Amino acid sequence: MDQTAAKVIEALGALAQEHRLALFQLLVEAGGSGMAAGAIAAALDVPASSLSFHIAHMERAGIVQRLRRGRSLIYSADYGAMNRLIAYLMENCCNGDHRCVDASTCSTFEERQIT
Amino acid sequence: MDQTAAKVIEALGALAQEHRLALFQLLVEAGGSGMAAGAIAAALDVPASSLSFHIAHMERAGIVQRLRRGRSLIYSADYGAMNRLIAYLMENCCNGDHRCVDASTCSTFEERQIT
DNA sequence: TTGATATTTTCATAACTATAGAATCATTGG
DNA sequence: CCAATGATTCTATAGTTATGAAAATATCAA
Repeated sequence: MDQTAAKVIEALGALAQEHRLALFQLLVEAGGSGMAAGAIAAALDVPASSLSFHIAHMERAGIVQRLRRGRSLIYSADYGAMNRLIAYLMENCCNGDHRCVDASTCSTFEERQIT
Repeated sequence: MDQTAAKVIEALGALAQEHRLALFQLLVEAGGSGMAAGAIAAALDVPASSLSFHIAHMERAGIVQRLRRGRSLIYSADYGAMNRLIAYLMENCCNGDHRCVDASTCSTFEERQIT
């Protein structure tokens, strides 16, 4: 297995869990300013130690970033990592075949970007 | 958790493993005619029972399909499932933010489709 | 039918992942 | 310095996933 595939597997695994997928979505909504660990735990209704376990998993996989502000650790989504993950899936798991990702998926998305 | 998220988690989990990611890529390369279980096991150098375990996982997740031809079971990639997975990631994990999936990811892909 | 072939299912085991309370560490305000 | 706050790490336990040999199932050809 090449190293790129290994990273992709880590990222997929990091998203393939109920709390972690919800957490990533939450961070995307929160945007660039991110969210403190405690606020995340409250929003997801998960004990602090469990949240810490899951978010460490995601950090290892490189899909979230953290920085400290005072006593709080602020987490935010790593958009670049998600970009690379989606690009990989498109190129390696779809083979450029329109049956996989059809035009509407991309064009709808591009329209939304322009707007 | 809504039912869509549950399906997405299943699909992500089905791809988040060395043999299974390689297997999906193999099926995409193989195209619409698919591949027999034995040929897949040989290509991936995995014992038949292990292959069967992994591919059953993928079938449960709805990312591969199978049909019987004589003694062989022919598996093929479900492009629609991959399309829906990618669309979900774009919409729910990127929030239409260009920092996530930038134009080049989509436009490169669309050029390749037209070619 | 019988034997060969293709594949799955069963089984035991090892490895990994999730959960959450308790202990610990880091930072700040008084 | 000390207490309070925000968060992680430790620990134990339960649950899930991966592995591969052996047994069972399905199909075909002679």
